[in-house]
Amino acid sequence: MIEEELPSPEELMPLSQTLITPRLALAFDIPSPNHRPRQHQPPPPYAQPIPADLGDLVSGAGGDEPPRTLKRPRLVWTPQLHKRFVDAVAHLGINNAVPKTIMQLMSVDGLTRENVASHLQKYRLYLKRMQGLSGGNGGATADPTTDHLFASSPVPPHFLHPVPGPQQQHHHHQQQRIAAAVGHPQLVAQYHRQMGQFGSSPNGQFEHPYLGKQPPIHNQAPSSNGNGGIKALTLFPTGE
DNA sequence: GTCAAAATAT
DNA sequence: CATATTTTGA
Repeated sequence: MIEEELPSPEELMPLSQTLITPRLALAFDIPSPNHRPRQHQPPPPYAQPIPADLGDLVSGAGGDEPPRTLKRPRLVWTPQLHKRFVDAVAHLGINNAVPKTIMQLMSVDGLTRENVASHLQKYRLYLKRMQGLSGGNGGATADPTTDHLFASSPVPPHFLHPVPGPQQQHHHHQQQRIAAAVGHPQLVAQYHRQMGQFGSSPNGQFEHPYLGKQPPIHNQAPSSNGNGGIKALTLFPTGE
């Protein structure tokens, strides 16, 4: 009976720098094609008001090369974020459930295609696993021990079918914008947290203390691609 | 030291 | 874009 998220007035923790867009920082970085194409959103455990000690950072003129010792932490997929991921995929449909689309639909700042792609891969394997286990087997559902994060999110029913039919929708006229006017959710990624007195839900539903709620992705019927006047929704024009 | 999750490479 | 492999975190 619970299917709608509860939009609590609580917001996520204020990030240090809200003025610096990751893109700008990204422009400064990227010395090599394959290094670490990730925006740096450093959640400093220590409040860093940016001391006026830029000394060697900027140096005089010509000093460029940004701090080389800045390594970026890994992405932490919190259940909420995964929920949003599933939500986006569910609303897009298997047909359009591609990393790029998902990423854009999620509108999560700091999230890149690679992140989504990787998670999507795992998600697909999780679904496949569940399918294989459901065949001729009664009772044994997903083990709480396997797929920790995935188990926390309800899997939409329409995920279990590959594709209804090769029906091509040639109605490229109406494009509907969805959840594009949302604010700018920030991605929370920390190095590692030690769940001190947090967590410990006896019923298996573990939760993460961080990451508040993201702007809801309003949407309706998924990919009811049944022929007829079904309106499949398409994504907005190429954004990023 | 092991397993899982994320990143990266193909 | 999907899959496989490697790396990193727990």
